[in-house]
Amino acid sequence: MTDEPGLLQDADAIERAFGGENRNRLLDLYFQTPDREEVSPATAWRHVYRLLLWSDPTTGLAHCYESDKSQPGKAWYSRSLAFHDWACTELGTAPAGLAQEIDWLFIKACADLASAMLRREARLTQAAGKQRDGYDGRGFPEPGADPELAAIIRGAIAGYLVKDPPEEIWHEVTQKVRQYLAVQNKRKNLVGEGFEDVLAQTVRRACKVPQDQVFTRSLLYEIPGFNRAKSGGKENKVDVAIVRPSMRTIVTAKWSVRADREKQFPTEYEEYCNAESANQKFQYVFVTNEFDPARLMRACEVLFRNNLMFDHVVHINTNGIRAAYGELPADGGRATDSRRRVIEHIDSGRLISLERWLTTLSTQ
DNA sequence: GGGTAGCTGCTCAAGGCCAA
DNA sequence: TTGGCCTTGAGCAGCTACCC
Repeated sequence: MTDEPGLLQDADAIERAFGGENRNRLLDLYFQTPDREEVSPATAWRHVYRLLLWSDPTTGLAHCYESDKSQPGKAWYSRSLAFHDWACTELGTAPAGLAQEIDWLFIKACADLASAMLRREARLTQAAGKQRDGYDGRGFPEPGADPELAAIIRGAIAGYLVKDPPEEIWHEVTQKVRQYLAVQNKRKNLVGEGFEDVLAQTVRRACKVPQDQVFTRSLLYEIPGFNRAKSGGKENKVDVAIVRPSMRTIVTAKWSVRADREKQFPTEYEEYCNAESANQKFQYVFVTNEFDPARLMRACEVLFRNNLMFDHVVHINTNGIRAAYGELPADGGRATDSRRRVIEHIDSGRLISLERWLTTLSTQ
């Protein structure tokens, strides 16, 4: 710890390694790194993938679809292979080296988490020692001990061990395995709010939009030209909003979607329409990295009062979708049909890439 | 009485998982 | 393949207990 105010704030942020403050601290660090590729509409998608895309630990491939459906032998394994191949080519890395090229934000946040945990553990271990006073010598389980996991590991490597490691080593190994498994769940925060933060920074930097014109997770009435919602219910927050004299853009950003979550889009849009107070057009844009054809298709085609609800449906890179889907057979049934329709939406300009959307934003 | 730490409950987001 | 529920972990607000 230090007495310098700025560094004190950093230390506070790191205590919540996956929190918003630390995420934005890390993003500034990423973009300010010397020799970092310039952020432009054309390069923005590469920064998004370097920051957020990750390697699925069960397949070793870049994650583009749900893990259970991407296992070897299942339909999405071949698409994951194709997407991995495309991503390696575009990012200029070997297939075995992609995992080290991407996932920057998660890796850095984990490092911050580890340092924060070390500080906490020192404090908690001392407190736990006092709490266990009076139970010594009665065979109470040691905190964190996992004999079952240790037995599995011991069984797998027993033939290679010269002698059995002491209990404290097994304790350390099982703790590390459990931490590794637990930390994967924390990614959910990065592809949730972290995606919004990355998008906001990308818009600011690639389109040269001043910081005070890009909002993240703001209440609707805090955005110029919108009143409080009249529904009387809970106030919704807007993922990202870009407010410029020429156009206001409300962005709903979802790294991936599920059918049940799609239902909130029309409700939120209606709220935005009702709250609009400047009597001027605003754009409603959906930005995603979803690869599921049915979900992408619905986003492109969903109507609100007989008009397309989203002004733009944006994918981080539509060429990645093309690569994953590959060549489509002429008569492949319903599933192939939805993939074909997504490709048609890309061809017609209904589903556009992040590059194209940012280029449009730059000229507005 | 004021300040602070800790607890509880809530909301949100996304992947896992399973049934149709 | 699709739809939808479950799980997990994060932040935040409000409340309470405790300490000075």
